[in-house]
Amino acid sequence: MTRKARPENIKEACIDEAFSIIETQGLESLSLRDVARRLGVSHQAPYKHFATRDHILAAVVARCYAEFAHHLENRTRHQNDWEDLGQMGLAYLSYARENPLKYRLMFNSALPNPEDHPNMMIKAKHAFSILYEKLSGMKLRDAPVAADDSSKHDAVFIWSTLHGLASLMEADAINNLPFSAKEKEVAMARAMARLSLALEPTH
Amino acid sequence: MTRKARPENIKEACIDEAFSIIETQGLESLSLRDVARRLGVSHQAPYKHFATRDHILAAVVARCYAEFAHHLENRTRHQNDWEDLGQMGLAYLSYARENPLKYRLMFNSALPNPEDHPNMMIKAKHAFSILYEKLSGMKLRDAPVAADDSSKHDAVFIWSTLHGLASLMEADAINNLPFSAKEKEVAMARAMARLSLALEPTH
DNA sequence: TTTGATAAGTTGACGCTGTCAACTTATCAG
DNA sequence: CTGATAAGTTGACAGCGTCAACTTATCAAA
Repeated sequence: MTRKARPENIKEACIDEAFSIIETQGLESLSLRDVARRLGVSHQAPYKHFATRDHILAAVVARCYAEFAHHLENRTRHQNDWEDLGQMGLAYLSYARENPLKYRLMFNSALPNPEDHPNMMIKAKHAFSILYEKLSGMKLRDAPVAADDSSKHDAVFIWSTLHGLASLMEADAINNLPFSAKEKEVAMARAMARLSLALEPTH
Repeated sequence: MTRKARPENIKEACIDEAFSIIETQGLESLSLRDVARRLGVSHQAPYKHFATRDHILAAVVARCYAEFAHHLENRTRHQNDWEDLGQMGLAYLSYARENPLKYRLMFNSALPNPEDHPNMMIKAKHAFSILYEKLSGMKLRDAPVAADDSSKHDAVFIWSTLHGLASLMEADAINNLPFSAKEKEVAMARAMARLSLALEPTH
């Protein structure tokens, strides 16, 4: 029993505790009653600060997005745009690898209805904008399908590929295909190389 | 109350019913007691055929993989390998679009431990092998990172990108970014075009 | 034909969950 | 001093997965 002294700010403490449960045990193991128990308060105390379970969840997800965005922005910076973009890709993948449960929470879970949780949505938009901003200053290889704001659309492509890679590598699916850890590494590196082929202009 | 006449084969009927609940309402709404209720049997009857909730789930997931594989194999066939591969990509995306909840179940859920459910795993492998087999008969553009069995690794790249696209398009995340339905279509087409750029040899 | 094991289905209970309702207590503006 | 409001409490409810104990049907061996 890790029952601590009752915290002064229960609202923040709830988010902290829920965050840490999800981080270590995953979304499935999160219950509000457990959160309350760990804080040493009654099972209804959290409900004075959050209307429903989803509202705590939304707060946790928002924090994850913020942490994720921060991780992207803390990448090793490079002068060369292409190298910098590559670093961003690696930062994306390393976040997913190091925080599989939180990554899964953000991108592979049935989230609470975003319309009801605008703050969560704002944080999500911010994370996406990091990629978008980077891209809008760069000249990519022409793509057959034209688009007015091509950066926005190319951001979707990059995001897709990274998200696909990241979640495939953590998914139960691939862990049961005959891929060794070593092969997974090679597959990732090769996929990143192909991603470059799709993006960098041929000179 | 859609209480039907009590079925002769309760085991199959359970899978049917669970499948249809997931298909229409999603994994979150699935409960074994509800399944039993719909079949008009006691809440414990299903447990005579499935040790635990996860065992029913595994059976449903296995069926999804089979259905998904069937969908891929029923694509419009082309003589030209590249067109055929493209059709396979489109088939992948259309399955995800038309069956968002089942797609999510297969690829974006915390599945029951695959080691305990070998049949589910076999069906998953089969779906992957369709892409792999197709690819192993083709000569792709060289990629900087070498691999002994390049088809296997390139299959991962393609699968990643498709999976990323498919799940991003259904994800709450993107639906709250400023993308109209039209723009999502363009983004998908453009992503598929870039995918080709990454794969087809330059001649 | 009778017996008896085994499978299939039933009821009832347990502790867990999220949530509603009613009650108490602390805070602080008028 | 008063009274509204916020924060925290206890108690209840139904739904869930699952365990245990009981009944009933099936069918091979004696």
